[in-house]
Amino acid sequence: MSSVMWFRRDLRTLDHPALMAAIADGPVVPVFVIDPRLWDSSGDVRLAYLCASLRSLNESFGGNLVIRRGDPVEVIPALCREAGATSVHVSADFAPYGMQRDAQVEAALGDFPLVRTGSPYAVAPGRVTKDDGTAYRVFTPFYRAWFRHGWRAPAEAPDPSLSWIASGIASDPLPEHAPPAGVAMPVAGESTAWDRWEEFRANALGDYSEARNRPDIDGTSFLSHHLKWGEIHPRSLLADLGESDEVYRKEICWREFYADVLHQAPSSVRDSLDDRFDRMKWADDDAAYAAWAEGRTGYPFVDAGMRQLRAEGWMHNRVRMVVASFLVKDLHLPWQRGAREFMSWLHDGDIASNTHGWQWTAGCGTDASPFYRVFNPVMQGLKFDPNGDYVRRYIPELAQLDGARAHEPWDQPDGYALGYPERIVDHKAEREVALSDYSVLKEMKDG
DNA sequence: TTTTGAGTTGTTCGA
DNA sequence: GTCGAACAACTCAAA
Repeated sequence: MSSVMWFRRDLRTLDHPALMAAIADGPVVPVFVIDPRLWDSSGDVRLAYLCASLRSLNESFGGNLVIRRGDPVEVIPALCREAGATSVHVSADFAPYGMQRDAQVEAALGDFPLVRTGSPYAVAPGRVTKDDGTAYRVFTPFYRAWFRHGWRAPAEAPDPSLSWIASGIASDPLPEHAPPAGVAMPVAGESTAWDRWEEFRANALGDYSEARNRPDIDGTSFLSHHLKWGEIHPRSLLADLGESDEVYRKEICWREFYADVLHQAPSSVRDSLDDRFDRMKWADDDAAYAAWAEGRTGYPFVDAGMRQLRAEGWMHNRVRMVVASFLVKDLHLPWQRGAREFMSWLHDGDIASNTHGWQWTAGCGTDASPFYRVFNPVMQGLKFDPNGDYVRRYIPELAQLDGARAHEPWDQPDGYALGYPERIVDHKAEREVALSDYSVLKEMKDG
């Protein structure tokens, strides 16, 4: 008798309730399924990271991680029969595709149970509701209710001996996927995640509330990719936080809030929560889009962000908001195009956080920002990158502009000496256009 | 049911 | 340069 532990977004061994449940069912066959429907639509950066994480997980299992390529609906039942397993264990998936896939696999398994234990969240989506049972749409009350609800203590660690791992099950080779040329990838894996967390707690957590907004310094936790792939669980982080770490706890809660929002409105992965936005007339300018995506809008803070995305597969959160605002409110392109661009480049690309981060910026999501809140890309740069270090790090054409001068090349006599592009739009004018576009929304009825 | 207070992340303008 | 008000009205949550 043995059990199958099907890993998806939980590539770790510690604080893993589903793994503990699998171990309780007998020798564990750890498996990762390369599902072409997810795999073939993921960006190269995310796949490269995933492959590295799988290598790390395989080492944790003494080389016994089983890899299978194919539709999980066929692969998982077949593996059960082959290994003589009596149950399949997973961490519950609450994203639209994952829920549908799991329901189909469950049906295909017939009498073998698909056991869901835990999830990628401290509080599973759907568990925090208002008194009338409906879902929250505003963050702050969600946060209060989420905190009141609380979460379990971290799960105990499995016995360090490897005797609970089934071996000798045939496996496809570990997948390999090279990142795009020149992309600097972070080191994947569970132990790296814990090292990073300890370093952040020791050195940066105390300054987090201020430093997190500064892309020119390392003020964030850099845990997003580890959380995305479940190399560390948010519950593990929460257990280490104290009273004074409210701001960081709220950031963890934002991730849970957006998972909850997507869970209760799966179509919002595509459609604006406020559907008036999808009935608005949006621009369709491929040249402007390309300039944005390739980091040559002529606005240094925006371009630095987009170039960081392509250089590192990651972008600082403050800058994500600024480039998103620029796409939607200065270029008048629909948020869905930007969300897709992000997902194709981010190594931490998470469908819920990405989708609803974009919807928030566009003003069509939860907690919609007032329509008149339009980020000024120059002012944001001056405020959060006061010495220009961030923009110069990613834009060599601005190397000759010292200090904050790098944010306003148009005001410098030598601003374009190294070939930096001129601004493709006038922010002040486009802001007015956005405000006028948005005022049209008021005339539209919900539908 | 009605009422009341509040809502991540901003910018501009005029004093 | 700094500061407060204005920028719309609406929806949400809870009393």
